[in-house]
Amino acid sequence: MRKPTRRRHGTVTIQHVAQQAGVSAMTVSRVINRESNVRESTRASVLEAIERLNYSPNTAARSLAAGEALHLGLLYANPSAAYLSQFLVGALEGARRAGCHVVLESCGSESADEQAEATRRFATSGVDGVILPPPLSESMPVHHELAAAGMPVVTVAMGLPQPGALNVRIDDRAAAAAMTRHLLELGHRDIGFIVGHPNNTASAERLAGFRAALEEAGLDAEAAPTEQGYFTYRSGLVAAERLLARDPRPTAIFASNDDMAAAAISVAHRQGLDVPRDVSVVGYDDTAPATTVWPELTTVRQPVAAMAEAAVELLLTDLRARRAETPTPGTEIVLEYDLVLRESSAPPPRTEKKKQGRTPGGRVGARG
Amino acid sequence: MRKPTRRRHGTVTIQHVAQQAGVSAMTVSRVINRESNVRESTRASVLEAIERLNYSPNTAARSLAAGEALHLGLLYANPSAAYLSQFLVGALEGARRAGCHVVLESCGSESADEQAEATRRFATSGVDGVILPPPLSESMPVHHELAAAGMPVVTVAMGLPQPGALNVRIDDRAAAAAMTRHLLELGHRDIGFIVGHPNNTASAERLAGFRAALEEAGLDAEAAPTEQGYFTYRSGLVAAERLLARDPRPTAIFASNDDMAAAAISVAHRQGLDVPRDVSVVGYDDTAPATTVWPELTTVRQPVAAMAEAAVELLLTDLRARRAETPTPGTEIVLEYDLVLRESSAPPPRTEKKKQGRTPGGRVGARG
DNA sequence: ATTCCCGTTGTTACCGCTACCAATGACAAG
DNA sequence: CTTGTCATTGGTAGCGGTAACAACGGGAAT
Repeated sequence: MRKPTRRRHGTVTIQHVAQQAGVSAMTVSRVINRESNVRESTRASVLEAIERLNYSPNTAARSLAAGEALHLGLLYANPSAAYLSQFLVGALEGARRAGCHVVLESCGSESADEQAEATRRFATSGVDGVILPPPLSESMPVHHELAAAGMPVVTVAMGLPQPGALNVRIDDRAAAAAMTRHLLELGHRDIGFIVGHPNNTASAERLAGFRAALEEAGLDAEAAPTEQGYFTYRSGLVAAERLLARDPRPTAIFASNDDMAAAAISVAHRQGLDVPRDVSVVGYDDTAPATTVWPELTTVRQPVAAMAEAAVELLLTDLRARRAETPTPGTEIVLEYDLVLRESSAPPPRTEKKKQGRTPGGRVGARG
Repeated sequence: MRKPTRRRHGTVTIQHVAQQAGVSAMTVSRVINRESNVRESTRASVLEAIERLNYSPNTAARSLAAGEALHLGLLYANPSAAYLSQFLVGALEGARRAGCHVVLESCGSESADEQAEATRRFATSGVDGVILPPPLSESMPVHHELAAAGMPVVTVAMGLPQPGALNVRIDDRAAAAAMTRHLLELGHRDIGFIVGHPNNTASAERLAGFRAALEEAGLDAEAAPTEQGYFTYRSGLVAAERLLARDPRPTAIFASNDDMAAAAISVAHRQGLDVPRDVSVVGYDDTAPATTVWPELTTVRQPVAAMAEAAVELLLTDLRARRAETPTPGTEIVLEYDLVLRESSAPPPRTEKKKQGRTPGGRVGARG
């Protein structure tokens, strides 16, 4: 007579895999966790058994047995809900795959004290590591507080990460340069630039990419009209008004994010200018505003969800390495970006310069 | 010599609580899970021990032992990122507390076939129940598909849920009526209304509340100017243009969500009208657009995060009841709303009617 | 040949909690 | 007094993994 068991039928366990592969459960566990001391032939047969049985480990059992990291903190203070929700989609997918939990904490204000306070509260709430999306990735109070708590951290979208840190980003400089080249190819020679928040190193990278592309084309990058923005819609209004009041008026505006680009379109419309006939406007990020405004924005697509997923994996790898006391050096992951060509960019109004054909819309791959 | 143990120091387990309370671990487990067959005095002493030791159950162990539901599906097709991210914040918090996972799936298009396809894919991906935020809560293809798969479902923000279903909502009719009363108290008598998406039962509820408040004030609700909208910014532009072209021009516009209200403000500005001096504009939801536009919107705040959290709890309760074969009747949770008075509403421009003072900004509690 | 070492694999004992069933005692019915 | 029922409580055996250590076999060193 068989012993009674509570095992739910239909679930494949590590035991089944072990039997199928003709090894012990322990060996299967080693393969799953990518431990090095497994013979290559053994690993192969285990992987084949896993494949054949369509096995996936039970995350509850795994974390119970290993006493593993379960809670990843996500500290956010992002004014852009569109960015946050995309980010969450990726973070959740990564967490689900790894069988861990995401804990959200809002770090509302911009005041250093409140940021430190929120961070401390977070650090003591039992999370095992923290992911910092922009703009908090650049906040010194937050970093200090987390460092004091000895908390592992992964930053996302930091323009110039310090060496030895964990960071996920795209090549902002190259992306901004590529977008600038797009405008140059359309025939624009007088391009206004709205800079992002000055605390943000990615802002500087984007500006640098913009200038590099201008110089590459033989233009005077220093003379190009630039206005300071702060990534908000409101700041974009002010900056765009200043740019469009210049004489000569720029024929294109490159805003450092979509919110400010949307604001620039609004200002242009208010001044009776048609976009893109009279002035082209391009953005950065490819978040919701890019497609809710009219005309839809030509913009740089950041793979936000993929970046969040990569951040989760990176953090888990680091946590595992720490637990095994195998400290790894800082790692940086650089993902690829896309140039998304939509309706808001076109050749400049006809001047003495030669006219160029309109680039058709669509997505164009680019190196990242 | 003590047996070796892998127990991590510092963690309080159910054993400690049992010892502290002078009962067995099993009894503690019963108390935690709110089982009925525990003597009141025993329950009290266990609760006290839990309190004293600051015990919280290990979710991994719990779900491993119970073979419990682990993955809650969240199927979304929400055009508003602001709504989605708020919703996710609440859903995650609820899931974290319960020790389960949230799996996201986007149901991109509006085509019935694609919705059915996405739902089927979702239903077979191993989730144990599904949460449907608007607008999918009203999608018949999605409901059919989930019902066919025998999948437990909780809908959120359905205006008129069918009896026997699980639903979380606010009282849309009462909220819309309260907002309308606010405008009436400011002195408005000619209020234009932008209706939400016609597929959405909450839209009808809001319109009904609007009309009820008008009649309550002795006005002709049928004669009030209304325009159809679809919850999108674009549709708000069209509807607001029509409303503001009427003669006489309404002195206030009540849009069924914030996006359309923001569009109404934009249209007013383009026509040289000041908001709120020349025309008041109020919205619904209190999502991001409400505070990014200028002037900031007077609006109805839905407790989106709390609703998501409630949905998670409701779904888990239902799953537990199903597993125990104690089917519960459908439950509906109705949460409270707030009226948020900001800058976009003021008394109408002076007419033959008596002038009224400006209501100060701030949040005003309201019954839900 | 013996010893030692090391890479690879298996065995055992748990992780913290709950399903299942047995045990206990109180009380009503026979 | 015995028996049955019910409410309450405890003991045991897992859930599906992994840490720790033991076992094994083969080559290098002695």
